[in-house]
Amino acid sequence: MSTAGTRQEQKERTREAILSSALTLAQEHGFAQISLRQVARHAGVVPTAFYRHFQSMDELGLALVEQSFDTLRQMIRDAQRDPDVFANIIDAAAEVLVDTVKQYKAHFAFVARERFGGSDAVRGAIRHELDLFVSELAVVLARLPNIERWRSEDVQMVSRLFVRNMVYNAEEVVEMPDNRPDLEERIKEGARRQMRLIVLGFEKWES
Amino acid sequence: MSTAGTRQEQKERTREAILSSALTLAQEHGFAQISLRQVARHAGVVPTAFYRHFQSMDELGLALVEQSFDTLRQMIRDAQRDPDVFANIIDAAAEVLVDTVKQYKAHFAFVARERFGGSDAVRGAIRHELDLFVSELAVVLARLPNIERWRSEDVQMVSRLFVRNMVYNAEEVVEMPDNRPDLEERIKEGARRQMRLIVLGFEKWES
DNA sequence: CCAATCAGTGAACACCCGTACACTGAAAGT
DNA sequence: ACTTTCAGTGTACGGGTGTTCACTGATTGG
Repeated sequence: MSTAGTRQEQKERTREAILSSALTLAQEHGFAQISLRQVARHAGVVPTAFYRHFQSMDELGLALVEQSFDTLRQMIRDAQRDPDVFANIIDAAAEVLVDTVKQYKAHFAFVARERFGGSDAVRGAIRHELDLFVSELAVVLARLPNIERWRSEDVQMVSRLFVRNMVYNAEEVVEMPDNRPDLEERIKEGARRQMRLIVLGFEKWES
Repeated sequence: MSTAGTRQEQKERTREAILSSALTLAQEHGFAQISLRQVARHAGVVPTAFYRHFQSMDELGLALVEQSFDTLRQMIRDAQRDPDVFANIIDAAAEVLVDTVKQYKAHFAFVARERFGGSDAVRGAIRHELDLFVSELAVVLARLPNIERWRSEDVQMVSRLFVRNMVYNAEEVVEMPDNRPDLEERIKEGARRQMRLIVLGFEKWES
């Protein structure tokens, strides 16, 4: 039997060193351009030890996709608990988005970059997770006043529109230099205005 | 003196072989992952000959950015000449977008990928060109009925919203498998609906 | 016709890559 | 106490990389 043997603990620690090393290095030049040896070196481990944890860089990439979308889902869960969200969905959403992306920059940068630049496997996984996310958001949107009676395809469409803009805004935050609260506020303000414009269209939408 | 000496002609032909080889190879795995030697090999030229045309892969990348945005600008110019555009801006825009992207897939794929995945130089160049493009579109939008009186920041904001969606729709066309007119129609329909929703918001927009 | 130019050649270099293999030594199981 | 397990080691390999250098030979211009 085993409770928390030092054995597995150490292995887990190394695994996480590899994951976070990969994430750090990927921030500089993109995950697709970093090598197994670079990751191992940064994690303080010999290249061959890498294989005790991942069969290939692709497998590492998939693990990072999973990790990244976990923080994305956490963001949504937190946002829904926030009482401000009911008072003013748009302002709260802009706030939460910018703050969370700033906090977990590496994860969002990873998704933004590898969404198009990564290997087939990584790209496919990200695409799939984003599609899931669109559907989840559609469920939330379907409960909003003006949208209740829409055809489900239209709800999906508007959900895609929101997710696209979320992705795009996240990209801007990721590219933003540190310590520039003015830029941060501009991005928030832009996000708010875009969402407001889209919501204005809701009332008059038909077919 | 020289008019069109066979000398320069041949050089130009090689240069274009290198450019188109790079574009072709980049479509498979992304420009950032292909090597100078691969490009030279595909162009039927020895690696060292590459340097007669470009100082580095980065310089090649910048040339491809230029080439790609030339076709993008051509798309806009053609669209403005099309009489249908005045009859129904939205349907025409969706049509032109999907058709042009399909025709120049390699260029749009290049921009979509390297917009985030490329080297600093390439990424910066694409970002700059896209910003220019947003401003150009804003000038066109500012002449539309409901928008005439808007503050210029709001016009820019809505222009960004359109360009973002254009980029995102282009990405979908690029990822679309060939010979799937059903998918193509779905993307067009989605683009039309999103644009219509946004335009609906125009009338009620204030501040 | 002859000298200069210069796009493209081919060999050589030092380097980094992924992976195979036999290994070590401490923790885990009995 | 002993054996087994297995995370991490160290060496070695074949192969792809960017860049250097001296070169060749057809086109060019006088």
